[in-house]
Amino acid sequence: MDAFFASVEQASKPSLRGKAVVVGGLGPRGVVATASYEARVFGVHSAMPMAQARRLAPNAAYLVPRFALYRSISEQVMGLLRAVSPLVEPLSLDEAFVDLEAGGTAWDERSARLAGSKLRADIRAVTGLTGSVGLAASKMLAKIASEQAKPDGLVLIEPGTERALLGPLSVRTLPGVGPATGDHLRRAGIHTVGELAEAGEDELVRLLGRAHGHALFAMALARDERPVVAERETKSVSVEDTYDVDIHDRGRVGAEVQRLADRCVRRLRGAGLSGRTIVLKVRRYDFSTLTRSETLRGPTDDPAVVREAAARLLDSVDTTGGVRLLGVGVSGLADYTQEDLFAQAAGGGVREAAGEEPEAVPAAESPAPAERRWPAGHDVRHALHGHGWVQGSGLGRVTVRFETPDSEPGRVKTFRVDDPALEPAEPLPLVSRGPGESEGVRAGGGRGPGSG
DNA sequence: TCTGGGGTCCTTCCGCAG
DNA sequence: TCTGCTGCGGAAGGACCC
Repeated sequence: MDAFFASVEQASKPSLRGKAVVVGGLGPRGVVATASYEARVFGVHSAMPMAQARRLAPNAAYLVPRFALYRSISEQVMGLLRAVSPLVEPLSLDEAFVDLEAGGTAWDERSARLAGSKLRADIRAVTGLTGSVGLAASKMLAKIASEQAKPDGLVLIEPGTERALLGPLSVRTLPGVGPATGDHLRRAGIHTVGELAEAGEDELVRLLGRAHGHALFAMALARDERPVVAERETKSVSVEDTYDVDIHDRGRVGAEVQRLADRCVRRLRGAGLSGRTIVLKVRRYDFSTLTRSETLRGPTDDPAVVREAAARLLDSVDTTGGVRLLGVGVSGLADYTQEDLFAQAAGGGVREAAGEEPEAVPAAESPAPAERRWPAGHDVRHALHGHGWVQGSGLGRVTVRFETPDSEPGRVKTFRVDDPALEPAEPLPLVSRGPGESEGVRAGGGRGPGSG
């Protein structure tokens, strides 16, 4: 999908179409998750600090992500992909590999193009959004093709042309070559994929280590035999929070770690999993990051056990100077629990923490409560004016633009944050449907009132 | 005004066991 | 008994991806 989060926001908010839209964390330490193509013109891109984005594009619309909505649209798209082939490997909410052969698509250029075009049309019809398709004989090449196809295009790499196509491209084009590896290679005089191939396998292994060197050499020769894997097992579950202001108080640090442990266990249990290794992550005031881990005798999903392990791990960490991020994770996962490990939870009378505690405001020195209650971009309903979305809030006021996905750009009105006529609302579908939709695609997103 | 959150995989080091 | 080798699990950190 093209600029997925931003495109969803533009589709649901007519007044933002054709405008620069930036989706990401709006706090003082937020970063950009997705920028619309209009915002990219100003140099805004993913992973950029939000403050920098605001400097580059002060007039863009800044919105917080609405993952529940993105997830429901993602499920619709994945459903369309599965209608093409049973072998679909999602990479994220907005990207997936599809093994066309496994779905019975004939192995020729015309058939492949036809399948890709139909998919793009279907995605457009069902979601109202554009997606790009890369067609090739391997995952690596399909990925490169899809990058080249963006936005709103289709690129096919013909068998036999791969090496010629890859040769002049930057090494950074290859998946797995990030800033560090890119620098490393550049210092060795290797800039292009062609030069990577010329360097030879031994040299790459010497430069980058066994696994990476080996894999990169194969990719440089356009060799990639990795199959499309439909089901991937989860290997770890973790939660982390970056605080708007560094935490100095040791007691607060401890309390936050307990909260994170509970949240992590809730996620673990939600997935029907338990795990043996508890990991504590601490990012200090100077951005140095360390992890401490402890492996139990057997897997657990007991909040008390995880809390205690996390607390023990925290004992070994010096937090003077302050921490900006804390995280708790569980790995070494199993889909069963070893009951006797519950004995490890000292102190008895364990409070059942999982499954409750509505995800409250992070306990950090939270900013204006108005912004927490009325996050920018979220849907609202007004008793008199109908459906709209929060354009901004603060100083006891919330500004709402009243429009829906299929309306004209709407009017803006401002209310008191405690106006009883105003309440949060569920997102509306991006594409209005007739009564007989379906085709096996679940709309998903069953959360909150109205879905159950 | 620095730099999110949730993952995966790899490497290195260390201690232990055979 | 001592030493070297090897394999393995655990711990920690780093790179990368979306």
